[in-house]
Amino acid sequence: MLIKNVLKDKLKDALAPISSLNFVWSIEIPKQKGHGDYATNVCFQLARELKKSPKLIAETLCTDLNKQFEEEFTFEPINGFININLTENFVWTLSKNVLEKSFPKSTSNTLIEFVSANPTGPLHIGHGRWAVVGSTMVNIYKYVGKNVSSEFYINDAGVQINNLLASVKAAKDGTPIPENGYHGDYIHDLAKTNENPIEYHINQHKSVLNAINTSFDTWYPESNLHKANDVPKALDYLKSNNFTFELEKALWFNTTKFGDDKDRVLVKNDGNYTYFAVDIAYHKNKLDRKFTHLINILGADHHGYVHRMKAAISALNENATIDLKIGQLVNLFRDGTPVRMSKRTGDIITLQEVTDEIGSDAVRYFLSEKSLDSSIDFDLEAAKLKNSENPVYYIQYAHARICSIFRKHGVDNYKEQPSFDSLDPTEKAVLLYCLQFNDMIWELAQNLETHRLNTYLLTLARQFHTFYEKCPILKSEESLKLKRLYILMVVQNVFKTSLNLLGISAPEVM
RNA sequence: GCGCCCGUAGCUCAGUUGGAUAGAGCAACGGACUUCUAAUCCGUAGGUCAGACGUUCGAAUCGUCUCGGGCGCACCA
Repeated sequence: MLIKNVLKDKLKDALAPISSLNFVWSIEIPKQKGHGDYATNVCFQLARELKKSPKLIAETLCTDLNKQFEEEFTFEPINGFININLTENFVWTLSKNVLEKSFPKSTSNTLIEFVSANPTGPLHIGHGRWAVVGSTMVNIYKYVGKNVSSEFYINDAGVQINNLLASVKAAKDGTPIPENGYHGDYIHDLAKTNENPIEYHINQHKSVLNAINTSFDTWYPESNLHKANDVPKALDYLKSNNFTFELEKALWFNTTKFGDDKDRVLVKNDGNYTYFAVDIAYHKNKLDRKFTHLINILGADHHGYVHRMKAAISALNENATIDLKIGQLVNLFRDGTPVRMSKRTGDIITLQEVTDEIGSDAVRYFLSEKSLDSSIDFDLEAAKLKNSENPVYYIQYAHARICSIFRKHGVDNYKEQPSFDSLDPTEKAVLLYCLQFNDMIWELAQNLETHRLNTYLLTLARQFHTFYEKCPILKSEESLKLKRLYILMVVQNVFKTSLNLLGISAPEVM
């Protein structure tokens, strides 16, 4: 159920006699209490068309609308805005369909690529951010019924791999590790075994990602591209479509045609491919696998890559789209002092260690709560607190409280919705907030700002706790009790669903 | 020097794509427990939205500039 769409459709029909509404207008949730459950700015836009003041239009419209929708809404004109309140009765009726999926159908086929760390060392907290955000995006896409697949690209070829192998070999031979090699303790651990260092790291990655509820539909190795000769094929494609030129014995891609600030080299004058050339082949491979919408999640240290990659996709297939989501970096702290995260020196706290220390739920919550545009200062001690300073517990406690009531109640006689009686303001508020869940998810599926799911959960928890304090459930007389148990069930379902999308557990006892 | 991101309450951050008197959490202060789990609730206080100018019915949000912080500017990967 998408409430905003329901509302917008009803208003469109009601306004059809006076305007075709052929302009941008919106239904929004006012931030100010007392401005209604919803509000619309349609009168400001109508003012131009009708050549009357927004205020006058709003007043006239509200008189009509109030007659027409008496059962469902009340409309109140204030200074050109129309404030819309849902009647208690209508909220009650709608709350039968809170999680009903009426999302518009989508024909795109999306591939979300994230993490894609080199198999040359352990994952750290920064990789964790992309894992959490990426897997949440995948969950949201699935929830709204989009075709989506997740992928981890394994750079198992190239210079860094050679550095890794050389470092392990040096450690085995007891010779000094090369200057540009890897110096972490794990190199020496690997030297004591016969394990393939690449396989070892891939397995480590899978294991820790699994521990924070992140899995991938495919793990795509770079070496596959080389085996299939995909790089020369991709370059031939670009050449034959006149996107390339030769200069000083190198092959260039004319990316400035697509808005890049300079052209980029594909084949160096020593004959080797650049990383960019291989990446183009990889993305051509994605498109050849019939994906029409690509999403890549990258760290801010790769943002310079955006223009050339968009150029590549435009050149490869003008019908495909790519969203490059750039996330700011994560700074790790312990009790306010910074913890360094350099792979090269080996002075590193791994994602595995962080997860062991604070648990998957806290990792996922704190890595997803902020906009990708903001960097995260992640404090290990703060994330471990088991008190009111920790929003994870605030949210989970709400769910556990609900479960406790159902346990005490014992019988399963509340699942049919009782007929409407009346709603206490806190009852209406919590149900209305549940009704807004699918609206929010649908918006997230458009803009991929998944941190809003965390904000939603926090507010839902607050709404629930307020309702819980104000409205006794098991102590109430039978019909009131059944009504409130029904409300509780609706709220619980929204908690379960949203925690599940975030990959955070919904504990029944705390 | 050029590009991207950020600057909002003491702290950490939201702000529904341009809406109304700027919102939460934490911290502070004052209240509510022989409880349906107090890991909670209710109330109070806290702001020149970094700054300036502009765009319009209307700006934290859009544009230009300034200041401050992060990241990046390879025939590296």
